[in-house]
Amino acid sequence: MARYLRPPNTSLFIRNISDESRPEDLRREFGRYGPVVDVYIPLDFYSRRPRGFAYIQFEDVRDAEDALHNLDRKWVCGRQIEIQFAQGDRKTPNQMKGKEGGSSRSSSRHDDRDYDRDSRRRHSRSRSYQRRRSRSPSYDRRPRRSESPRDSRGRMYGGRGRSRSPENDRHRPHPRDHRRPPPGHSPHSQSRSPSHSRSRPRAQRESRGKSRSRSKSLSPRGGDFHPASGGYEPQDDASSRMHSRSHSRSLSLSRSRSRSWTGRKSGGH
DNA sequence: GTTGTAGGTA
Repeated sequence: MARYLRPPNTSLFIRNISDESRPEDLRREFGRYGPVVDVYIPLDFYSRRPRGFAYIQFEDVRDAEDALHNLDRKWVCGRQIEIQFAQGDRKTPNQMKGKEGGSSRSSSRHDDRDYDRDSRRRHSRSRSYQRRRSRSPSYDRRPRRSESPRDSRGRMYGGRGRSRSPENDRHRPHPRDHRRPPPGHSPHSQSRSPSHSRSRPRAQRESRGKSRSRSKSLSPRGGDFHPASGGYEPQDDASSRMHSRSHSRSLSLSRSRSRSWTGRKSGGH
């Protein structure tokens, strides 16, 4: 087949590069092992931010090999880079356009190439960056039951790794056993944890100063009316009422903001 | 939009 005619892969795939890394930096580093044809650091198409990896194409595959063996796991720009041989060809714009359908990161990329799945699956999340930090001894006492393997649902790269059939969907946990209500379940999407929202008269009072400040900030007209200005102290009842109003206003404002979210960086120029 | 990634929207 024509496979033999295909030149060896002279491109290296470098990942975990620092955001500060610039193509010239990489070129300087990798160029020591041979002439570098091209250095490319993919950016997020929307945010234009570096995605943390780069491609470096050498003129000679031997140089690429040399660079790989010499620079792999080396610290560049404060990050330990990992180098692999690039697989496949660079993505064509045609394929890139397909990403418009989804978010920049959540977009699923289904490549027809086998290497994609295979290779990436191998890497998986085996990385031990999930170091267990003692957050609380109490948590450690949780009853450990046999972990079901399927419970460890790993988010696929494409974001859609779950191909569960409707039957499986019916096999949901007992509805009455809603031990953990999902966030946002409550119509009032309060960002504060509910436990703290519990009546805390003391803290509430103390935080009144802050609350006032916030209320002032949230006040649409910006009028600063001091409740204690006229020697009129809000009683618990009034405080509660005010709090309620504030809460309501906060919600309203929140919604308003949500709606009128600019969402655009509005380039300064 | 603040994550850790297989690519330039020729």
